[in-house]
Amino acid sequence: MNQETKRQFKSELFEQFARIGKALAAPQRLEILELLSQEEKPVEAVASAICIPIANASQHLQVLRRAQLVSIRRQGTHIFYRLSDPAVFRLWQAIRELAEGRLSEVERVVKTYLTDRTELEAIGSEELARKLLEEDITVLDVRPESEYTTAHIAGARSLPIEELEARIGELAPGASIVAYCRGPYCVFADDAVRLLKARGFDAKRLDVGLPDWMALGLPTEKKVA
Amino acid sequence: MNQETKRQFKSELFEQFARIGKALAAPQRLEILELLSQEEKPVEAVASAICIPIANASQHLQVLRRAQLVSIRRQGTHIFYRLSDPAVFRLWQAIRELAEGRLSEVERVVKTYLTDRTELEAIGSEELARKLLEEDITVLDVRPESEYTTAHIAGARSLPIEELEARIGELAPGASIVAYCRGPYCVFADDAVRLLKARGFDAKRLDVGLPDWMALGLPTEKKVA
DNA sequence: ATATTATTCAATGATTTAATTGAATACTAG
DNA sequence: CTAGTATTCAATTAAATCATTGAATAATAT
Repeated sequence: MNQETKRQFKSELFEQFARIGKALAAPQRLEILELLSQEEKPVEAVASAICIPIANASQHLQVLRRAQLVSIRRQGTHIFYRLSDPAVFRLWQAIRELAEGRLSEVERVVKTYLTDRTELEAIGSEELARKLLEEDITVLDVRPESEYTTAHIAGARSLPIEELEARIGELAPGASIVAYCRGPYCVFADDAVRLLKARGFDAKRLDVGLPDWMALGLPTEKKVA
Repeated sequence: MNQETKRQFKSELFEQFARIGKALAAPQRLEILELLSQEEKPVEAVASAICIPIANASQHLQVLRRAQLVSIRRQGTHIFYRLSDPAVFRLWQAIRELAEGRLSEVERVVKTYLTDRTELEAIGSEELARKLLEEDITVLDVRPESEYTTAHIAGARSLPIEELEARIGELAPGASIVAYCRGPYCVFADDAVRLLKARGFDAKRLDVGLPDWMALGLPTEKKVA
């Protein structure tokens, strides 16, 4: 192969690789990947979750689809979008962790908005998995119920953050609770822990979300516990 | 935190994450990451390797640097760029493998240009690592010598592809040879295997490059063997 | 069939990004 | 200090991407 052909090969090849890169180049699309890591969602749900017009969400989803990062399933008049491969979550996770580790602005933003996070005790996945075998811990999935139904930490119970205050009486007084949600930057678990501590529970948050837990191969369930 | 603040938080946060995504959105920049996975290089070397003007390479490198994917080291009048973290290689690897698995165009491009690759027998990293313990295999690093000096498979010898034909006599006749280069889409090893087989050697190519070998934690050396 | 709902399409203007060119800067060697 | 080399900067133009709007399509329910 001569130099010119070799260059043409590399150009065409890396242009393909860049299709994935381009799909990752908009904040909204990364947010969509994070959301779809929980469960498949129709366009309207995606749009409302990240606060953009529906037509806009549709277009971002199509960009992701052309890069084969998401796939669709039609059901009646709805079109459900889902990550097309677990590797897509891991790719998003790799970006998130690299940004976390190297972009000081991430830390700054987190500190600005999540001022009291340091007061909320966190626990790691491996540690929780270990403790679950020995101690009596209530694991609380505070995401919307449909996400819990799709997959949740084995043994966890569903108590969506919106209903927590109303249903807090369902929890055994003095219970040891670990709350988790969508990911390390999701505030559902933070809110839950704050409320639970105020009501006298021993509450911590899991420092990552369900997709991270799954990616570690830790035990999950698919149906209601 | 109210809805509006929460949205602002997420917007600022994902805007930061997207800095990484944007840096990955150009084919030239991915090619630069692949190149810098081998060793640090000055701007001019990057430019000539991927066939773009120096000013252009400089700008792409600065985009990568703003996203903290690469770092610099000044030495005399040269500025050496390097990956700022091994996680950057793994991120690039994740993109490459996802594209490989999901974008049929990648396969099409490879088939178009690397027509005879199927005839060239390949061997996986783990398999090679295992065989090295038992059999007498000559591992040939056919990348430029400076890349070999930076890091190479433990026990490998350097024989840059440009010098292979002239120095082929240095190899023991009938030797069992495995050649490797920069990555699965680098053609140095393909060229080497083709030449070696034509000269009667039992030659195969390693199906990945040195960075992949290193990422698996397989044994490497840093100095000349 | 018709109305309804969910989604996509197409066209527009605004913004961002990319390549190119030549000048400016920074370091080194003499 | 001067010349030479490596790199960056600044300005320009071209190209790609983005958000917005309203119309078009597709499936369903009546």
